[in-house]
Amino acid sequence: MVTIYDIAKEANVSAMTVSRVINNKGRISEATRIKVRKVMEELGYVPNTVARSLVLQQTHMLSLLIADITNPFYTTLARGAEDAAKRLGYKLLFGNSDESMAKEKDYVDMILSTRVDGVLFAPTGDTSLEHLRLLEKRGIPFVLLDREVPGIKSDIVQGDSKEGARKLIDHLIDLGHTRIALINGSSDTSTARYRYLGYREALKLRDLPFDEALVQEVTYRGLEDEAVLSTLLTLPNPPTAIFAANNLLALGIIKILRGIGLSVPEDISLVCYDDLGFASEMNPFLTVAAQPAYQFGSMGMQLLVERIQGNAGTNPRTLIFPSDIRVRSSSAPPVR
Amino acid sequence: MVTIYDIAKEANVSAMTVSRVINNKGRISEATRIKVRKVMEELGYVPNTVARSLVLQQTHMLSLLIADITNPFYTTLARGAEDAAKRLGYKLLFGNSDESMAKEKDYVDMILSTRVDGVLFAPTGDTSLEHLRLLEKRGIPFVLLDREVPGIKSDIVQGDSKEGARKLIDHLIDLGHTRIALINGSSDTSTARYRYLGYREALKLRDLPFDEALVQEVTYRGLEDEAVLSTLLTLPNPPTAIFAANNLLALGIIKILRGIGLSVPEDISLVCYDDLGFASEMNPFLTVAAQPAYQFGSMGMQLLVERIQGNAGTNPRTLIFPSDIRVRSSSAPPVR
DNA sequence: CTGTTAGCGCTTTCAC
DNA sequence: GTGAAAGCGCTAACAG
Repeated sequence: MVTIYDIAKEANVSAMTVSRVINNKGRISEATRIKVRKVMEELGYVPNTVARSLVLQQTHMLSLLIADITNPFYTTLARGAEDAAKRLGYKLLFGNSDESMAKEKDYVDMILSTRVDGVLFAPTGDTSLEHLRLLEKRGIPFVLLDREVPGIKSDIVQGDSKEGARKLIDHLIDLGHTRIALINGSSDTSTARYRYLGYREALKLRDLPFDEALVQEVTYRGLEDEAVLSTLLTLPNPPTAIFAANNLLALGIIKILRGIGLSVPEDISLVCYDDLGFASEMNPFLTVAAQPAYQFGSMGMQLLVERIQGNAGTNPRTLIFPSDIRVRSSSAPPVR
Repeated sequence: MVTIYDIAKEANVSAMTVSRVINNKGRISEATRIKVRKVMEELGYVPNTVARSLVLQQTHMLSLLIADITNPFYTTLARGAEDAAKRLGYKLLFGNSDESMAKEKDYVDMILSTRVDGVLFAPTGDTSLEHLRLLEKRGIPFVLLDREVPGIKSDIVQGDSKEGARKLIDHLIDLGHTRIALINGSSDTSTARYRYLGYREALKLRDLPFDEALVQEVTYRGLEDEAVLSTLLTLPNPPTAIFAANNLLALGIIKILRGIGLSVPEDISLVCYDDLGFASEMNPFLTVAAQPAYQFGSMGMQLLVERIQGNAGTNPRTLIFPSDIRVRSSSAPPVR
């Protein structure tokens, strides 16, 4: 492996001069600059980022921790983050917590020892608090994505889940539904809490009663347990519509309903939070509250880099994106 | 930041002893081991991977370069790679070439200077050759994913595209189709060539004529230009079925057909290579040749790590996965 | 404009 | 069992 010393010797200059040429720092005569460049070329020199990181105490590497790499919301977000990172000159280390605190912890340990310059962090939930505290203790800047974590004050990019949920429910009420079930993510996540609040507010504003029996809490990873649904459907007064708190939940619900011979929207309406990426383009079916996932990633990255480079001021910044209600064919008037 | 010297001083030992405790190397008395561990704990020591990488000349970091992070084939592959990397104790640096040679080059430069230990490389096409040569020159091990590159002998994980295509076309012929169009990826990619060969072979084996006018070459990124389709559909003897060489192409075709008022499979049948991830689960619609994308990633990672650790022998290894034909509702008998 | 020195945090080698 | 010295490749600080 060729080092700056090899090229220094070959060009009859000191290593320092070579370093200066590489980094365009300080004054160098045009002659030596050219000579050094030529030798670098000839020897096929590639700077050793590791050595540079060690002395500079910064790696120019950032971490992106997402909760599920197969969920189109997160992959779109990841693409936004990746594009922005590249544009800003940073490399991206990738992590996938799978909505699991244990994996998230592993990943945080990795972040700590890898000495990344900052982290784009989509937390698993409120209990991510201790992981974030570790980052704080080490002085590693981070930006929260999608979910807020009580106790943490940091830059954050999130969606307006309460308002999005309210509008989605409002749409169902407009269609004539009065019995609307909510299948929610874990209440350990801020988004689940906001979506719940939006749900309740929508009912209240339209003078509809709230029925606790219509609310089920599961996890965002999806729905495997059909008991959750059958409990709902065997109620004396069953729901005519379901609000799934995210796309994966909606997917699970559709599969279970299909399994028991019910179809959407003929038998029951279904709406959910988050769009399905290109699945929606192929077959525009599900009525959703879509979030600008790409912007979550790219804006988050921008906030993070500003913070790292000291251009972010002292106060945490909050970016809240509205959700876009896309009415498609999975929601229809109730059937008796 | 606390270093091994800090903990050495605190524990009244040398830095070397601390290092040995950390790495469980050499003989250490149980007493000092415990003492050192305790101090490490108290001071919240985290090893500095950068320094370690510099002296060890290896980063324990691997690169994964994929062609499109929003394509479910690649995201599933990425998940497989990520899971395997984690299991094997490696970190994953992420890159997205977007099927663009320029971006791929940027990424290769990044790989070179970052000193990753190896690369999982899904090449853009045959012209990736020069990028791979750069890796070879630097002695960076890599495993090719999905596409082979003429001139490169390396470990590779790929699908049996020829056979998959043949079976897909065979299925259409079974349904009664005789005029089948192929909308293919760039012939700069090995998969496009194999799919073309499979297409031709299927026709030949069933004694159907080959018509060059039915074959169109575009790119795997998708289909925006509807001229490609209208050319096909205004033929004197238009196709009754289309074989799209990947999922994104199929998506584009569906959208364009919808735009001109044609539906699948009522007006025309459609099959494609690669499944759609969870879109297929939600709405099992497209007949596909599905590849085990997760295994592409996880097996590729395994081959790579074996190669890095010198457990791979000298000969390049080739893994070829069969494709799984999943017949769904997008293919039906032709209509007159 | 260019060079020398020291050091980033760690591990390898060789002593003791 | 443990430690001292040297060095991985680079750059900041200072000197000239």
